[in-house]
Amino acid sequence: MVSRILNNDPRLRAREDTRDRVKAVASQLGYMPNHAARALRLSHAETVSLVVPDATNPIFSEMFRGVEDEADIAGLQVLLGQSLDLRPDSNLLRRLVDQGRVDGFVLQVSARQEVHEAEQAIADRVPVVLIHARGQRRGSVILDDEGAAQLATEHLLALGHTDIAMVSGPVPAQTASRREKGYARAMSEAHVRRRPTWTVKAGYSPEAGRQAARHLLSKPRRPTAMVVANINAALGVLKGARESKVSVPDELSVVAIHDTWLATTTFPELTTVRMPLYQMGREGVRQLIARLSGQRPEDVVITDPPPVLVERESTAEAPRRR
Amino acid sequence: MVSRILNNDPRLRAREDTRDRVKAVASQLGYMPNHAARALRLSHAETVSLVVPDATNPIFSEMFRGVEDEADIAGLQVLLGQSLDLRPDSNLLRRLVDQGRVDGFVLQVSARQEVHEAEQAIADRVPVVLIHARGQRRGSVILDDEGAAQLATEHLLALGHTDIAMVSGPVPAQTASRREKGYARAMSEAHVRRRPTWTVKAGYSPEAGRQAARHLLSKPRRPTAMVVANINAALGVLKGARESKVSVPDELSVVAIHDTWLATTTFPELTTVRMPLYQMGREGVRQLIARLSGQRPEDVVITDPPPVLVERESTAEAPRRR
DNA sequence: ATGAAAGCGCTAACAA
DNA sequence: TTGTTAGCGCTTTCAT
Repeated sequence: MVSRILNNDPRLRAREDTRDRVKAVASQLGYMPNHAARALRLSHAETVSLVVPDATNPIFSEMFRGVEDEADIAGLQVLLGQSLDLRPDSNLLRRLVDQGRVDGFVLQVSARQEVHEAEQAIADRVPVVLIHARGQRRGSVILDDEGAAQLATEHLLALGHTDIAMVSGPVPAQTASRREKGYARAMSEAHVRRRPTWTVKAGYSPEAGRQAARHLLSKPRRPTAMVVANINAALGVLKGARESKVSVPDELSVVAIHDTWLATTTFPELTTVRMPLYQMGREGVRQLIARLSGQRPEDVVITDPPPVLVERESTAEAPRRR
Repeated sequence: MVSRILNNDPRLRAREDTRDRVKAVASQLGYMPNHAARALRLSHAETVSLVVPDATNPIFSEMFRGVEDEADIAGLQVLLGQSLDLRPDSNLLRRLVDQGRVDGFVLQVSARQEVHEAEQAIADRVPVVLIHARGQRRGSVILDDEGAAQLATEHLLALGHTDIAMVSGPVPAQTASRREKGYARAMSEAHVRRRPTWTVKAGYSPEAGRQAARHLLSKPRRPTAMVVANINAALGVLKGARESKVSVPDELSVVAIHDTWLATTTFPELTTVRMPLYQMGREGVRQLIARLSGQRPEDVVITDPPPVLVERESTAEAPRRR
């Protein structure tokens, strides 16, 4: 009775003054429902888990906030897990489910395979919403990676560049192939020839970016611009360029996808494409909640707001042809 | 009975074969105790909360791992909170306590004041262990900041520098004053005169570091080396130096405290002092658990392992006197 | 329209 | 040494 009033049960018929009286007393007593008792009675944990490869990657910052905000609205707790910490043998995720500690997952798989196994193990027990990747027959939310890469490439094209390389992600990453597609699209729409050897599968780490840059800059014919699929890799590209004695942006323009605080710490500051990571986090939880109440999995693409170019110092007009 | 066997209650006398039988059946059934029921019965959440100013600061990475590892051993869940997200009016922390969702906090206060209020509100309801700062009459764990700064300074001294500046932290940060002390100690032990204007209170952000560097490098008499109290600020110092057309390490050596993956992404790579952040995280939880079982607050300094100098490319021998 | 009571899964106290 | 049971605080069904 009291419980239903406090939880604003719409199906309950109660006199207005009773409602008020109950609520008044409750707030006077500073009443707060005990979480464990609720969880036990309702047999759900009111907790969701966000699992990302590395929680301290600034790219996750915004997404994490989105997840937290949306969860907070629904009165859900969020447990942060790092998938890189998951040993193949440690079925941490499974244990969480078995103990009834979490109701579902928002999961970003890393390039490593192990997580997929963990995912398998939990997927038929509780709902899982995939982030940054489509799965088979489960919910997912991804960004407009293709549009972002296209935007980045068009920016370089507009500056007069035609010798544009792409430093892409690792092979298993779906984001990588979508971003490659956006790059390719922009190039062909501008009728600019694309050299196959100028698209290099690197990785999303500074070291991978550095090696890719050095590789591309060691060729007899150098690109004058690079679209880098990930800002952390771009940090490495900047470094590789410097080591190759190539000046950014005078001799080489660099645009990266994702905009974090690191973009303004470099010299020159990085031109980037900002992605709606916050919204992705919110949508992930929203969808998980929907699944929890019985709805079917959806695959959504966040298009609002769209990717936006943040012009800084690492891009400039194409150098004159020698 | 069964419960006590599974929880390995040492005070229980039971026949060996009964124990085995119970355990065998339990594992065969894949039995896992329900978390909510335990929490309700035991009236504690088996959850601790780690609150840091900004969870995506790489400096917290290791500490977070330490917290997770120690919590995992004790079967505790960890809830990550960001104190920067805490609006003064939002008593999120308080709500967590009122709902019985967390048993205690490992709390790193930011320079901002608000958190202290939040802290006040929760401190007499559940135990709080402070990180990076001493509090009055509550547990705390800090690092050997003085030793770290001294080590950094001695490294510069050993390279022949005498014109050494200190880019310190914001005034309210206890870490800042401890690090200043270490710098001062190294200087006076080496009988090197310390200019008061060369110790500048900046902040732990790249922008603060950049401004401090530009300020110091705009003086008629420039330092040839800087001890930077925080690696993120050091990112800005590197940038400020470049903007001031001062070459690192040829004209200016830079050492920073804390060693994160960012240290190798810069050009030149940063020489740093690595701090035992992982151990600090573990100790924080260990102490919180002790408090939960009734022990009194302690103030501990992590000295094992000690701070260690990681020499990279941003420090070099002092330039010859003009 | 409101009050009473059962029961979620566990642990600890008590009986046998 | 082992089995039985009350009760943690909540929600929800069933009486009133």
